[in-house]
Amino acid sequence: MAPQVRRTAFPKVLIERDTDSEQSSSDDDDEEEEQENENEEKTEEFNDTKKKGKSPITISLKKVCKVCKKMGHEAGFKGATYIDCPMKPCFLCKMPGHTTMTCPHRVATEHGVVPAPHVNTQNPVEFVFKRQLKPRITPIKPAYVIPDQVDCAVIRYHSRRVTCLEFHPTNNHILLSGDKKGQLGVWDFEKVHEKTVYGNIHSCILNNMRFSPANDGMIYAASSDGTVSCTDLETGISSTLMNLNPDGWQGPGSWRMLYGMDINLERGVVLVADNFGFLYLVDSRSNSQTGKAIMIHKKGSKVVGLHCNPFQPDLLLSCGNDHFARLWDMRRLEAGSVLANLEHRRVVNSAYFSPFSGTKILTTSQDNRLRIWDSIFRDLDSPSREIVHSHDFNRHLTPFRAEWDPKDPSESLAVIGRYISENYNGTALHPIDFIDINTGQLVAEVMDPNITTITPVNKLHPRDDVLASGSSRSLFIWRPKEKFDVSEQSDVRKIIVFGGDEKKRGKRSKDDYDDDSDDDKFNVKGKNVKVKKPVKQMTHRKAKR
DNA sequence: AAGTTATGATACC
DNA sequence: TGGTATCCCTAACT
Repeated sequence: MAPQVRRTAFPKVLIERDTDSEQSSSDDDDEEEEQENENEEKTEEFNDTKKKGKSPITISLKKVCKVCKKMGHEAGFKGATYIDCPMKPCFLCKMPGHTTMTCPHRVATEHGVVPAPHVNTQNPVEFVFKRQLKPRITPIKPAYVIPDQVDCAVIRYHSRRVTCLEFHPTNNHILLSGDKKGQLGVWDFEKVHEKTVYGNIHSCILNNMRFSPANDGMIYAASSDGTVSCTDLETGISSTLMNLNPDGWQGPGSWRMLYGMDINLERGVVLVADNFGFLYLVDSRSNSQTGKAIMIHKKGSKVVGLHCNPFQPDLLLSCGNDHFARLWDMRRLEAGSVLANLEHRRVVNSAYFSPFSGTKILTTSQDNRLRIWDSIFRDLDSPSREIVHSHDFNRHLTPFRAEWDPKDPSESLAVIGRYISENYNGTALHPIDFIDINTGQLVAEVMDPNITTITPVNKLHPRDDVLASGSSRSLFIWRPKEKFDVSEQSDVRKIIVFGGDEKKRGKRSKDDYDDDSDDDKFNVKGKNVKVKKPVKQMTHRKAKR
């Protein structure tokens, strides 16, 4: 009864299989799960190729891999399990020679850990900022706790996929959401039905939002329409701080889009960055640009993220499509004045300082790796660790971003959605992963049988045990069913993850998750959410027995 | 129930 | 360097 995994034939075998003679019987490499259900409903396509003398025109119904176009194997879903094309590099770690199924990172308990580099006292960051930041560092590492079960509320009011989320800084039950169309949603998830959608603030993708540190009723937003808006949440009245396309559409070469955004309260300035590599500073009082745009990333490349250090706002972190995250000193901000360049192998979707000390950096890159720099005062040439995790780029999905848990003083917990699916009890699901960034361990994975879409947008509540997620056009709020229960497991590392009740888990039927009694676009579920026990490895873990 | 579509990074010339 | 063909686990629609 426990979740069953249908491990179908291993790709390697399928290659050989050409003449239908022996079905994939010679399969042993399927570590564990010998329950090779042959009941694969393959409607065998036999090779009619050899019919009579007619030779040349072979409309063979043989298996052709849709990925590499070669014959003898097929990539794609077999039931709820995805079979990789064996001709391609691993979809998880990107290395050739194996597939996701046998990827070492799917099995290892720790992941591609790069040794922490030795301390380098030449680091300019240290020189400039250490004295200000050091007293903030917390040496204590309290346990964080993740509940066994969570309740999930669902709402769908966006007409395009969700792109960003933000919790209200003082009202614990308000979640803001932005979408690809530029709409801004305000959801009171306590009174689940209450929501407001502002549709006229932006005309295309809302890339980033940030509350005004000076006024928690005001929200700033940066959009691909090239404007920065400031909206009063009560009235919906919005003003435009800057518009980079005052003359409208003059072609793609000149249309400027705003991506990264953050606010420096001390300087009273809103920072935004565009798709051509430039950073702009906007005075939040006069609503006017101060100074000139500064090129902070490769010319012509998107700057998708900006983050001011939580304790030294003059320390700025940027990241973008030029495969770099970069550290800047705002007091000396000009092209070429960069403090450090953090190199990645692909586009960097996000880069964040750690929430408490501000001395760690966590980045998400499209090379399927999370990177952690343990201290900005160290040698920043290479990360302290790389964690292989599936969060690939897909043009139809909002880019994944690993987010710190803002409540974890040990600065070791991060949340990020997972791209590749896992076969959970017969359905392919894409969990939301909680990762210990010190060890690479997958601490928890949240999923719900009702949610079959990928969930790239996730944010943890700054004060409560609440996770907000955006998946396609839907929003989710996950909250503990009960206050956490530490009775059984006390190991700090072994956070009890969802579905702590192992026995019950397998027994749950569809009815346990009450049906989305649609009141049109909206539904609430007060139901259990599938959860997994603490696991050891990163990306995939087979559902147990 | 197959096919369509929106749409972004990248490899390659 | 720029233009373009290509592309592996999408999701919501017809």
